[in-house]
Amino acid sequence: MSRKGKVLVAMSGGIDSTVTALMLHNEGYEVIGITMKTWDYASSGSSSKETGCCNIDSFNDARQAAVHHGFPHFILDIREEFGDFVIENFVDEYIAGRTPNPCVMCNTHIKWRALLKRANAMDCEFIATGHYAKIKQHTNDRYYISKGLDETKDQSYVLWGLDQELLSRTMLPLGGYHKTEIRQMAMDLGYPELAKKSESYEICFVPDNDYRGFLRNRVPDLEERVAGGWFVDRTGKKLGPHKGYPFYTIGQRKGLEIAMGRPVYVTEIHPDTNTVVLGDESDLEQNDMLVGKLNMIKYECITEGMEAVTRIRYKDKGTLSHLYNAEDGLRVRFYENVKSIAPGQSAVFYEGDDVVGGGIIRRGELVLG
RNA sequence: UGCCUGAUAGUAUAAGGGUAGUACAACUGAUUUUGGUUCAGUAUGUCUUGGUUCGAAUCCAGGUCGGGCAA
Repeated sequence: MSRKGKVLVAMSGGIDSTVTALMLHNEGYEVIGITMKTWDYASSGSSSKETGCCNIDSFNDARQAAVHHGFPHFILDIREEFGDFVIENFVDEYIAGRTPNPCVMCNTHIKWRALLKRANAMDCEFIATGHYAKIKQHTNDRYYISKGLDETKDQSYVLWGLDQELLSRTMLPLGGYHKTEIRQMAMDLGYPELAKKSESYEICFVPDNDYRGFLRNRVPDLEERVAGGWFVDRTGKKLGPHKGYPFYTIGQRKGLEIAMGRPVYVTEIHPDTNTVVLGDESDLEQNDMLVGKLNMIKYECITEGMEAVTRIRYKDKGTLSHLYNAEDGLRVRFYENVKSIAPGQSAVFYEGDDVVGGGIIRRGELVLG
């Protein structure tokens, strides 16, 4: 029936994944749409917003598009795996005093795995998503992620964790387009309402954007456990009471509810003593960090001292750095200081537009000289 | 107890007779598939009572509360 092959397309119901599915369908692929239910939204507070990569609220839109264009569409319930892994990891990380990125964890450990399993079960050669990134194949035969053409929408950062098996089976058709073109395609395809939807944001399982409240609900005794902690300065002097170390993140300025007469930022989080260190903006600057839980993409391993542009957060423009092998991971030395290195966030290394690999930041430090 | 001194937004500080400003905090919005950052915008105050004055945060008197010195 299909000349080009069978593709399982992850459809959230948003503009990007819908256009992805229709684009592949029109190109002659045999498309099967699939919407993943990751979280029970009814139990997590009301939200009519478009909330991220995985909002079941929009699933009707996905189904409608599939029906209109004559390809099948399924729902895949991954709430159990998602909850067991992504949400538990999210909570554990905050309790450990780190700052997790659940979207990355979901992509690398849950979403793609679930997709591939279904793809295999349904004889699909490929899986596809609406991410703004490209997948290429190197002359060394390895598959790798590269930045999307639309630099302002590039999502390569959140895909660093995909392994070779997943990459070899994945298609990202939007990687060669600008968002404005996708909007136009949505209009042309007869989905003007999709083109008007606002961009997704927020953690998908925290629709009201209150991760602190989410933590409180998930860990009922958390507030008592972390009550009575202090904001301190670099020398250990008490500055004022805080609400508990898990409710803060490195680099945070707003929400501290402490007036110092000048802006102050969270520079360190100490779960053992339940203290949160506050300092000036300059105290956030570091030029060295350790990264663990690596996944190398473009090359099997790094060459000692290789140069790469390292991003330490989503939408970070990246900073030139050298990479060195280190125990259980690698060390990144930046050419210039970067601000707010937050343990738990992803570090992604780029060579030009290509993702060399990535990992989870273990800790940052300032190395003088 | 006597003398001196202070009281301005949530916090810290300006305005020394002409209708209250700044910083930080807070709130709202923009940006964003994480947290955060950044940017834009908004609101809030003269301890209390009386007096002088066209006009009082500002001058005068009493009160309340805080600080210092004396004892």
